[in-house]
Amino acid sequence: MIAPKYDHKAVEEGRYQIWKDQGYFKSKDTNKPPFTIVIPPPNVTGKLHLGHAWDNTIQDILIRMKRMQGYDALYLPGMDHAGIATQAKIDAKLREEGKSRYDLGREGFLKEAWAWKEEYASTIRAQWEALGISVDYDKERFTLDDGLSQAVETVFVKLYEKGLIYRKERIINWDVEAKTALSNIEVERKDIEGALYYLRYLTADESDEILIATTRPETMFADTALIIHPEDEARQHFVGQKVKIPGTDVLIPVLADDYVDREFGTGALKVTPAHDPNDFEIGERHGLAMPSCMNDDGTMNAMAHQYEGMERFACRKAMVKDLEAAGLLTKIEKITHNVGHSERTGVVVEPRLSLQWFVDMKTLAENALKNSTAQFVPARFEKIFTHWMETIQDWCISRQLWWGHRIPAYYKGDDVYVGPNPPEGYVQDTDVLDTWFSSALWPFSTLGWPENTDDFKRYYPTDVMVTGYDIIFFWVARMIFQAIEFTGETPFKDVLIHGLIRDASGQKMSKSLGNGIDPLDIKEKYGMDTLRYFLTTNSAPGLDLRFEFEKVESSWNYINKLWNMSRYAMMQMEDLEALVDLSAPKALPNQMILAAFEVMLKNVNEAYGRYELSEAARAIYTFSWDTFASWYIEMSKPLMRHSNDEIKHETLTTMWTVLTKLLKLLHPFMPFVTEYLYLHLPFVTDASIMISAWPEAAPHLNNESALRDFSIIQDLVLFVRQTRSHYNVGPKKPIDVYLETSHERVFTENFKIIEEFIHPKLFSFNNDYTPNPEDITHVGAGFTVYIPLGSLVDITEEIAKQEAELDRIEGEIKRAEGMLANPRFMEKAPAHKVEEERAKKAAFEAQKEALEKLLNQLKSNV
RNA sequence: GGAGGAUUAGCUCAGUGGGAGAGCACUUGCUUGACGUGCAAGGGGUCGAUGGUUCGAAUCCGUCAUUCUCCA
Repeated sequence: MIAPKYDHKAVEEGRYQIWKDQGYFKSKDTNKPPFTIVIPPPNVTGKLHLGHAWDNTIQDILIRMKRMQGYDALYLPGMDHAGIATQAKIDAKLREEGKSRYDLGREGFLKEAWAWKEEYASTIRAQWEALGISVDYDKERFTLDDGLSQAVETVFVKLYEKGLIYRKERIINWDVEAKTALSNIEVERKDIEGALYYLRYLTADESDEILIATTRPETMFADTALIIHPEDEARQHFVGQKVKIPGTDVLIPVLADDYVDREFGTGALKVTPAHDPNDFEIGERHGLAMPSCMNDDGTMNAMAHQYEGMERFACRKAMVKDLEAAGLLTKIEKITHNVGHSERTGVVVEPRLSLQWFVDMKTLAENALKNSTAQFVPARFEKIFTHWMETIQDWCISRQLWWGHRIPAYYKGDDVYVGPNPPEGYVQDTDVLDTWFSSALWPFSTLGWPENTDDFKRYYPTDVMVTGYDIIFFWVARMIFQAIEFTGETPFKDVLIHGLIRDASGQKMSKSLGNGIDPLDIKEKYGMDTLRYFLTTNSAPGLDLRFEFEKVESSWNYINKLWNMSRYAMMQMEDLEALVDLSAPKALPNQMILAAFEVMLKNVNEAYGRYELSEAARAIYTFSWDTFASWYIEMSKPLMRHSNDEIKHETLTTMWTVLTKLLKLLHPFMPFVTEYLYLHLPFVTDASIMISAWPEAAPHLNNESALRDFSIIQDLVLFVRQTRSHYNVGPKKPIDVYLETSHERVFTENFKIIEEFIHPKLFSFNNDYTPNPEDITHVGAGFTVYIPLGSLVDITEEIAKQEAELDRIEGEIKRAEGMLANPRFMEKAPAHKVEEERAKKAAFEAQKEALEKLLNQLKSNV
């Protein structure tokens, strides 16, 4: 017999290894239809957090369900090299050792990086094991694997050949700490306190001036012009003149350009083409020079004269002070403005003119919008995808890093060669590609593309991509356009979007706040089944999830409840020799629970089909705790005690059948405990629940009359319990119960069961009982029950109670009548709704009649 | 400036056209031989406001309020 209390450690210990050794995680059976999910590859930067646990558990639930439903399920694992993040971590580690990557050289650094990768990969694999996810390790991939690198190179070369990848000098987002370019979406815009500095640009003879407002005064050393609006009549005379960059003798021309916003600042603008994207365009229009006054690490260069070598913000502070002293700075106006920060290092991004590689997004985005068949779940997230695609700009893909896919471009003088076999004397580009460039190929590169492998043919396109809404642009959108371009297909049928995990107070979990929770700590304390169940049953699709220990505990309590109902069943079945046929169960409780299971199964399958995991779980929860444990098991006790062997065997077989099916439905949520319980039940022949068959619908077990009879018994039992509680009559103190009913059979056949629930001294029905006005009375559907409690009863209180009940019933009748009298309802509502209303009306009218009779008696005796 | 989400019981949240739900918390009773991490009974909500559509709205549409997020 299993232990009296659920012990997650004993249950989970070693189980994963057994599954793995048995090969249950492997996709292999080509006789079955394939079902594929590729894991969103975690970065080899660090450990998995609760967000990963959530994401992966959803995937594993879908995979385990499909596997049980007879699919050849492939859950493909893998990891991402995460160029900038990983390189930053290794840089930090080297710094601690008093070294830098330049000491090691590129080769030496990459050796370090691979060692780092191996270490973190094994940590992540151990975490996958802890999570219990059923990934096929034979198919594990890493973005820097040979095959995936081959895919990256192929894509780069083909896009280049089509003219969709180009190399140009443009203003890009520069991370001065990582010293690399970033793409637009790796820049986080934040409102911060800044200032508008008003600078005086004096004419050459210092007789006149133009006032300019700027937020980045330090860039003025790279100014190449001022512009005023062509319709700015007051200042039109400046056009053609030259002005001095404040504090220097450098002269720059004044030009007219309608880019200037006459309402903003001073209505005139300084143009710094190498430091601002708009200025760059103005510079191009007017053929201006494009010098830069900064180094790649954010310090000032020689153009900044006496400020050379100063860090950019230190320079700003110093020059503002100097200019103020010189009378060239007239005003400092505090403002809040939107400033880009590096998503990775957090530093303020410096717009900088730089020679980089770009993907021309126009046609790729158009094709993606036109041809994508991905169904977003919830559907509203599709708008985020389409809007981004519609407003997309070219993608800067080169990164000044060492850890990543080196760009397959080779140079010799001004000649460029792009491809796998550079001619003699060409030198390869030193940059690597944006990590997302390789992640974008993940659903097909992992399956062997560009080779037309068996796996690619069989498992691609994948079935569902499960990921958070925060990476729809970064990843989902890019996978879609690359897949459509290179495989001609949308890479997944559905995109299931979930939210973010927040802490108990609703804040996002993050390292900087220190409010993160390690999934392994929860596993240690509550078990992974508890964590999985908590994560996947506490939010609606697409919404965030708040982490609260109360919810985790309630998940644990549920598992303990399952444990104990299984334990009870096992105890009952100890002497059972064989299961019996259940095609036509005889006892009402057995008919009822089997029928109720069918109803629940249908709801669960539908909810799973819509990816509504919480809804599926809720249906199972209510069925298992309320219907199965609280009612069925309790009814089975007297049933077992008072029945012959045939009914006993039928009952135990029913209990076994419902319980094993229940465990199967719960297996995807809580794989370990369901496996443990399943394998401890008698008559189980499967080697594991994870390879057992998903419960099939059994229409012959549907039984509406059994469900109705059960609800009559329930109604009586609930009334007796309420009466005992209300009048403080102990639960087992014998009381007399008199019943008038048109359903005598229900009470006769289930007498022993009912007796056990209501503990009567006398239980008499349809025996010409003359009700006493002091009886506690309840008019149910198809019966009236009287409980004489003598002096305990206050007749005035009873009258009030019954009148309230009569009011309610009359309200119900009015409602039903209203609906039935409405021609449009009768016309438009589905036939079964109309029938339902008719039946309700009839039942309520019978109740009304009985209640009125009762009230007359009560009142005549006051 | 644009887009979207949220607003339901004390707290955290489900519920999308046909009788207001769960978990936790709260009150009362219970050594029922699976479970006190449990059993039984109970209190608690004008479903943010307002207008509309509909026979019927927490649910669909408009406006507003509060709040969060993304984009510019």
